[in-house]
Amino acid sequence: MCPHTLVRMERADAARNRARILEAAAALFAARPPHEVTMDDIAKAAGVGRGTLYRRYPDRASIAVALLDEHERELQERLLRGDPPLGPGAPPAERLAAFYAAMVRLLEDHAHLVLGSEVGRTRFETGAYGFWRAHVRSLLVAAGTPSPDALVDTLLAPLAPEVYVYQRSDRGLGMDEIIEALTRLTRVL
Amino acid sequence: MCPHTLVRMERADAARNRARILEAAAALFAARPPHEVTMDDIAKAAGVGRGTLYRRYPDRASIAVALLDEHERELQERLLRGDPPLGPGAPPAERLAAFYAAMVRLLEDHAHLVLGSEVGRTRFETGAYGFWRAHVRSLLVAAGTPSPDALVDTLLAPLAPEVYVYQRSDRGLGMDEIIEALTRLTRVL
DNA sequence: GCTTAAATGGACAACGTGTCCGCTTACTGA
DNA sequence: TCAGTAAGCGGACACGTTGTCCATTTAAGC
Repeated sequence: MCPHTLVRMERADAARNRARILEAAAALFAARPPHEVTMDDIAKAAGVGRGTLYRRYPDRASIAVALLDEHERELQERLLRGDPPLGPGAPPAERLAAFYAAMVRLLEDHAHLVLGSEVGRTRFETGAYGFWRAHVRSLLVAAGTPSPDALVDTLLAPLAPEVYVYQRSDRGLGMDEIIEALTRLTRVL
Repeated sequence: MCPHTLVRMERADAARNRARILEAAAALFAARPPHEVTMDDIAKAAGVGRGTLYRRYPDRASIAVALLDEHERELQERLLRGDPPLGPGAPPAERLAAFYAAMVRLLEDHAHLVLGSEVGRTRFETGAYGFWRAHVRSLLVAAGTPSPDALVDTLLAPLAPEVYVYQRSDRGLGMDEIIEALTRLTRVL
């Protein structure tokens, strides 16, 4: 682009390789559990060397985060500026229910990504978690719920990918049943 | 014990080594994050060989589970036969609140164990999770809550060790605040 | 005591990780 | 158009962990 940009531009080959890595990783993660995919597998599939891979992504988790990023951004945008009940305008309880439903749809498509990639507490360190947290917290405050700080994480906990996958696969529950149960949680407001 | 027991008794040295392993593992897990403790560390600290360790415990997770087992059993006993509101007799909502409070106390002491030991979905495969699930489900049924199957896991999700540690450490919340937030969840019944 | 089968423990091979450094390639300014 | 330069590349390497295997030891039964 503009050669006079103050921030040094990313070199063309670097950009190409990043795209290749992300594409290859997405294919591999879709095919088998992320923790069974080695960094070497990804490098091989992307047609880049080991060092190139490590330069950008120090571990599997950071690759998974990068893959999730775009999908999460879209939902974040709708929460901020979309139509009610997801966006501003509807009563807090309805917005929370809409948020739950939207998150379930996100999980249905991408839970396998974040799952197993050395999750654990990693999930909370994602920028995305902070966003969901701030959003739900603002709904709690708007609803006048007392001491929202502890309740936020409590309400966000059922959206953990492990929980969702357990409900779907091991328990054989459908998306609708899960959404219904989550919607019931909005009574705490 | 009785030499005529049909089920072959565990040999004396085997029992001694199991005790050693559990004791050593508890000390190591208390000192640093479980995922930084190698199987070799445990074997060394317990004064047994690598093979001996693997014979009984195929991985770190199974050791952590064994360590948790006794503490969980005690709570399970109190849920089944203890005094109200934890045990039978009190209304479902109060029993659920009491269960939450008891679990928080358990987490406060032992969350570090299950945390990081290759958790993820492992948690659900524990026999203990099945027990908590059955207990809460029975409370939901007793309260006449419709379609309890999806709601159970939703209500159990905030008790995930990762969530608790995040609230305590990263968010700086106290046990009381967390218990209060969980108690609020009993409104969904 | 003697037999037998379980239990032990360390050596071993295979694997994944992360780093390092010589080589290559894309930008830049003349 | 063409060097000069710095960023980017990639494979070889060393390290640490894992899980298995089997010769040896040791407890229990007769």
